[in-house]
Amino acid sequence: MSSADHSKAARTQKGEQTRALILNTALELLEQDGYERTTMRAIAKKSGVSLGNAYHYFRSKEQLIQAFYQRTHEQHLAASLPALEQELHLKERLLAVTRLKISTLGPYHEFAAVLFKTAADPNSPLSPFAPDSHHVRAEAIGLFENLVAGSKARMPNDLRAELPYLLWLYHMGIILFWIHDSSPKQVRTYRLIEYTVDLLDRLISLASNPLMRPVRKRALKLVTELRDLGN
Amino acid sequence: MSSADHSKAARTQKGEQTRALILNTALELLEQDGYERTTMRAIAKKSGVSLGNAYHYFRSKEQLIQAFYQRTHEQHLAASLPALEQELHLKERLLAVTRLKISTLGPYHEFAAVLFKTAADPNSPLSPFAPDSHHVRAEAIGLFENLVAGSKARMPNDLRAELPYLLWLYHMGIILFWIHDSSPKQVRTYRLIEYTVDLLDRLISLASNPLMRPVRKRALKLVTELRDLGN
DNA sequence: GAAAAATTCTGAACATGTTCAAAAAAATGC
DNA sequence: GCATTTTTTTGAACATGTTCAGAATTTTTC
Repeated sequence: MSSADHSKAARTQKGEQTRALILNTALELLEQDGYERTTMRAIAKKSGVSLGNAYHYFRSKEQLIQAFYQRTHEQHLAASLPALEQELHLKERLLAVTRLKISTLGPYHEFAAVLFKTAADPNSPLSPFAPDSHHVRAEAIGLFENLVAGSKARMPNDLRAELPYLLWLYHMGIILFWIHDSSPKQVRTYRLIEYTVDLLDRLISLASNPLMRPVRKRALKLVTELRDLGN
Repeated sequence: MSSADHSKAARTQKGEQTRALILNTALELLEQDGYERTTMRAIAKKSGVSLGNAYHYFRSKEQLIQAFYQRTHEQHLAASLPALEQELHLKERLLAVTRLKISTLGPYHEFAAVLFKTAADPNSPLSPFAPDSHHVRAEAIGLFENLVAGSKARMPNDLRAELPYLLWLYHMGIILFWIHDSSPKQVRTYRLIEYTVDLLDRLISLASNPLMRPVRKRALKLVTELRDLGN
């Protein structure tokens, strides 16, 4: 569990109750009105607590965003499980999981931009490299570990070891695209997913070729460098 | 030139003067104190104008950031020219230009985070895909066109056409790494640059191989898709 | 060069994220 | 069961980004 309380925990039963109340109200308003138009005062008022009390449980407005992120992750995880138990081909597994990610985020298209905005800030606990968010991130990567492990794809061990992280990065890229995608129903994103999943599948085959070993080794070393940025 | 005034232009000579004064003061303070600690009131005060007047010339505090971005780009461009006239090998050219980008940004390490933060927001004119910033971006990509055109590297035409944009994307990635890099003097970033430039050079050779044509075509189509996101 | 129009400039006002000292309530120790 | 300590809760205060109505100034028009 470590420390890293992303928000001041409640130390009492009553406190826990209040905390949950504030969080739920916040997510509701956030979903309904978007980030900018949801004010801390409105959250407090609708929750029936004082402004200061909201700040007692959440260090800042951004904390609420992190809570949102966590929640959608859980939804995505739940939605992915069936597919991960059925599909066996890596390609199909990746296709399903990635699509599900986007459809899970679907209702929050406008609001998700803020999430990414804060994630790009190294000081934000939401940053993909921040130690603070290690827990959430590890969980997210775990999904892709599951995805890889349960497939019958054959590939060199070095690649297999890094693939989950790589796929997580890939899925972050897709989200980034999706945020900028203003096509109706975000069809472009779905097209992109089909396209890139296919490409990735080919690249994995290609990279598994013994002839590619040197390039692959180099590229993988790069990936580990990337992953260790937080230290 | 188009429209896209990133800030309300001055319509008078006096106005132009005031505008420049505010901008220079802002950049000075920004560089000295960072984004958060530089307040609009401080900028106005040090410029000797009223708060409202600052807002007459700059729609928001973020506009100042955009101005900063523009300025560092120009510095980087100037710093790159000598290298681009000397070096002939693509690899060396890329190495020089990328290193220079990081050293140009050097003094603003802390503050650059904000730049990236806003850039990740699709509504920000700083977004790599926003139509608003088309001008600045085109200019930045132009540098890489120059870089590719002046090299004696041989490669297929389809790749050559997209390479400048690809390299621009690459350099954005390096900046992102650099922002998160807290090693002393950002040595890790410089190490990464050496490493990735070498890797890129190999990849370009690899991708130029006729056998690679199908994968290359697929990958390049993806790149153009990416590039057209703003429409 | 005076009247009219446009621009520049000001300072007060507003909204909102955040902090803080202290009151109210709850938990703990004895 | 009272005293003490801890936690929760409050509301006022603060800082800062932003807006706006109007005053001061400059430019344009004739």
